Amino acid sequence: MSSVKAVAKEAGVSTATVSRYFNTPEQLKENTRNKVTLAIKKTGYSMNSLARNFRRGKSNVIVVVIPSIGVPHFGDVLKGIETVAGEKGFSIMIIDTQFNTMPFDKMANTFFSNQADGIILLGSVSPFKNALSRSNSSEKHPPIIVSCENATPDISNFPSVRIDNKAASTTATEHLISLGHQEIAYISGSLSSGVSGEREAGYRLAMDKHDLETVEELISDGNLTIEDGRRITRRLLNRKKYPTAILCANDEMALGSIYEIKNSGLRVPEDISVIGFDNIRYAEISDPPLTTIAQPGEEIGEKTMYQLCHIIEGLEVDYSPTIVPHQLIIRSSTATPEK
Amino acid sequence: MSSVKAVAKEAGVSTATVSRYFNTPEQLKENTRNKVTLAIKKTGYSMNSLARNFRRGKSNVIVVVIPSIGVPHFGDVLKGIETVAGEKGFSIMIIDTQFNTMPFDKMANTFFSNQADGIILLGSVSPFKNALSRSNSSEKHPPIIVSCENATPDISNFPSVRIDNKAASTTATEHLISLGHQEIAYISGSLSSGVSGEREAGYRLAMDKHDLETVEELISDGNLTIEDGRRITRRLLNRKKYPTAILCANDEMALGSIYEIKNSGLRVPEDISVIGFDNIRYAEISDPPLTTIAQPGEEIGEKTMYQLCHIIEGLEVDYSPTIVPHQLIIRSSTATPEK
DNA sequence: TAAGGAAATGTTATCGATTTCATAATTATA
DNA sequence: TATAATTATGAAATCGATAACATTTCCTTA
Repeated sequence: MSSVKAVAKEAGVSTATVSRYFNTPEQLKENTRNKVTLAIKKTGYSMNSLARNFRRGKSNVIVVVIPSIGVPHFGDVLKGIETVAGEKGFSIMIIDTQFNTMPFDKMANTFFSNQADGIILLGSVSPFKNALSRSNSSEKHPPIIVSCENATPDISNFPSVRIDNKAASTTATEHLISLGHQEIAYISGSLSSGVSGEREAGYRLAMDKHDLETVEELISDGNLTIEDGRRITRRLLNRKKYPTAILCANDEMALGSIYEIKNSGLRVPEDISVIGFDNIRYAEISDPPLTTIAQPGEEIGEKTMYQLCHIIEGLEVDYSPTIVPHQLIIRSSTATPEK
Repeated sequence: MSSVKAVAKEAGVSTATVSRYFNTPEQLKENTRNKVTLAIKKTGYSMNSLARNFRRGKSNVIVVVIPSIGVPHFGDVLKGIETVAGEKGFSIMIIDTQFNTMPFDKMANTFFSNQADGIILLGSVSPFKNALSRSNSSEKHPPIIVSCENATPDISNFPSVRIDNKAASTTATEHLISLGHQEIAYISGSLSSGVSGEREAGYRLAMDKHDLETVEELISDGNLTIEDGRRITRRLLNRKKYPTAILCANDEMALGSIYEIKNSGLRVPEDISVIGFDNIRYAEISDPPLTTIAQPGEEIGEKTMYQLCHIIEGLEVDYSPTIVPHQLIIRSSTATPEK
């Protein structure tokens, strides 16, 4: 309730002085500072940040758009973002698109109304394409950075932090090939179009490179959930001849896959090898422990946020994507197939 | 850049009319509405919500304080909160205390500066006790609601939504007892003091009720992570006589526990039964599938948000805790111990 | 069709902190 | 000590949308 005005009156100074007390205390005489301190205590003043933000034209809020908070990998990235945001004095506002089922206009509004000083897009960018198409007129949106997602033509002008998805997928596939697998299925994550495309390309590249036939029926579109990993795996197992290895676009689908394989009486990895993506914390303790491609989630989050801060501060920025290293983690869900 | 003023000028109306266009369009004549629509398009206007929020004295933001976004159960609750928040036009700002390692004053600031129209506290309340102690003076904070946490004396004046943790824990323990277990270990989640205490009480109650001795060394403090479940389980297995069942305060610790038990050459459930809490989505596909107490996470989130909205709207509210039903889900990680 | 009432629109003060510009107080310099 | 150069403080404008209040326009009905 009490405002700078009340404090100023109580302290016998002007509102400008009270404002300086908070923003540039060093330019106040000690005596004045003390008076204000006392008045603040007396009046029980606490700043109205709505007013401050309005006047300053800055919200100190970073909006993070995420397909689902539930996905562990995004949780890691978020943690990295939060760490840096905290350092820099930003708060994080999360928009969970629930795998892109959220109405676009709601989101669009967030972009164009000064609500955020910056926007981080994780995973899928498709929601953005729509939202940003509004920006034809002179509407301005805050700086945007896209992470965990490969650039598509529409968004290639945003900076981005990610692994080399194509190379990572090739690595994973070649790991399987080197073990002797020839029929390798791929379950994609259709949501993140860019990533999914790259990973599929990496898979195909590896197959081609080793003169293996790519069977189109072995390539399926998943939605990154355990449930979908299970569903698609059941379908794969129903084929007269099932693949000897399954490459999944993320660990959750891989875990679902393993469950169904074991459930059908087959063994992992003896009958079918499974490999995932992300190295979530459940991968290590799964049975068998899951071979996967690790992404440095927290590092991605930190780098993303640092870069965004750079842009916000108006500093020179490199718009070419920042590629962080991935790593193949070999555990026990992959092996040479038993004939 | 362009403001209502610019739009008003372009449309040949007053700023008040432009404001009405957005807030009570039905009271404008169609003709006027059209003029404004056109002017908005022409000027590329988009509303400055910082100004609107300031003027209205409302931020339309709900702050959710959460021990860690990574915990799946909280993810479920969050989803419920988001659903309702979306309906009601609120945005969600998340403060991840990283298991209460976040500095208090930073948080406190959020509470007293009009940044949030309401606050939801999930799990541990300890951060709040400190933050709110500042409220001695006339500082006002927005409505607060506490969920997934049992009331402790300090916060008993906040409404809350949760399961009956004590009863749930008793149910879980009695399930084990009914299977013939006598040496039952309990791994608590010390973070959420209230919950943890209640669950421990429920465990002790069941033991007492069935004339079983409660061995203090079988009760340990965990921190709700997989890692801690593993660490404590390894310790339990090193005893000359290990327990035949382990009750964990959440599923993640339970999954870690199962991993270590199998890793040590023992079998689940033949040698040791394991039971968790929360029914996270990994519980169903674990090997063996995890017996657990299910909490209706999304429902908790929804009810929490609805109640908070009630309070914000100034409606009459029942301050006694809202108890939602829990459910024992029996899978295959529990069985009669083999002698 | 004039009067009364409702509906539509305009004028202007306002929210609270910051900031510019002006002025007073202090210190340094000659 | 007078004057210039700093430094500290105050007065008042400002950010952009909203809301209270005033006024005008449009209907309705006697």
